[in-house]
Amino acid sequence: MKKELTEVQKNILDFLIDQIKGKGIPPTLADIADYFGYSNRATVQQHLQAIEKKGYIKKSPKLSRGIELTLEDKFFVPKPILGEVAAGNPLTIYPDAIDTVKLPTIAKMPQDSFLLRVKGDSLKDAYIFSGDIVIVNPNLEPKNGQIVVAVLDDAAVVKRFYKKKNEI
Amino acid sequence: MKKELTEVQKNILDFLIDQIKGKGIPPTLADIADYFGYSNRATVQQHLQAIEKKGYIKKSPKLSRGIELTLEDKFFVPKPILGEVAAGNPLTIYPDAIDTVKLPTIAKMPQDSFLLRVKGDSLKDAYIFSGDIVIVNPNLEPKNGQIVVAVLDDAAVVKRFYKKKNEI
DNA sequence: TATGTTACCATACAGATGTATGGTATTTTT
DNA sequence: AAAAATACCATACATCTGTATGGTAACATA
Repeated sequence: MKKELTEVQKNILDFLIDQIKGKGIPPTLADIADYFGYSNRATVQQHLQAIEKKGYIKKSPKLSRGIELTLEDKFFVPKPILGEVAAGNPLTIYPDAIDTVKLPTIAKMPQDSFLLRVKGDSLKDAYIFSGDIVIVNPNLEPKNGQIVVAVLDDAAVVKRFYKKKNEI
Repeated sequence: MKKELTEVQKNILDFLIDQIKGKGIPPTLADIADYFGYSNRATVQQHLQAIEKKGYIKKSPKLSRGIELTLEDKFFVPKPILGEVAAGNPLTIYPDAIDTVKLPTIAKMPQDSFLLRVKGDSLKDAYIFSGDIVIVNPNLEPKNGQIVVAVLDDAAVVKRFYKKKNEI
């Protein structure tokens, strides 16, 4: 039923996921065309039709931004891990991604947020263990000096998903 | 600076919050007009202008669904608590709300989700204590027999926000 | 009484948006 | 070699969407 996506189609789908999960609101055809440098919305339209045909999205006809992901809870998006935190200590950000996780799309990633891997057990009281992947959103409530982190135990085995505000 | 909202304006703002937080995507003027039975989008437009003037929302001109809440992290929405759970045991749902919490708008409430108060300490290993408020989403991953809950310690004092999938 | 606010309506319009149709070029498959 | 799929383009169009303008009615305030 579901065929493989082509490279271009996959890029568009990634953009869709990025926008919907990150920004919260699906893009218009013009948005997508702009992003990929298409001079024409019809091109995007045809790609969306192809992607829909392959079962990855669903479109509500005639509705602006009427794109839905049909992948909820079935799909894992690879995301780069940008650095490591020795929990409690200052964090180290590497210029390049050091690793990659398949992140379930359930985990809404606000834009500008990034992933870090936790080192050390100094936060285990807060249920954050060494090796856990942490989602950090630098935008949320920076005034209060708080960081919002979400801890995701590896993959589908453990299936736990914490979201937590933490004092520095 | 910020004046009080009128009854109608407050209803519209509630609808906006409901859509944006619950459905994830802001409504169009037509959507709002439909919902409130207005035969005209201009009416909605004027209300939105009034609401914006009073500082509760921000609109991106000319953009479809370009409504943003300016209340993020500053605003607490009162939500009814529908029942209680003796953690681990079958839950009791009351016909009427038994209480109300001021819920920070950060806590995204998927549509159809509801609030329960936890009784008993049988889940304290999972960091859920008696008196905590739990957000239950009956739609998410029902196939796996899982419930997604988010634990919110009371109000602004503790400022912790867990979001967690739990096996029944 | 005059003025302002609130809450609707109707009409009109420019630009955004999704869609349809047809065309060209390249690559892949049969 | 022929057919199909892919990846773009251009043009056209109906509807959606936000916006502007003006009007009516109720009500409170000055």
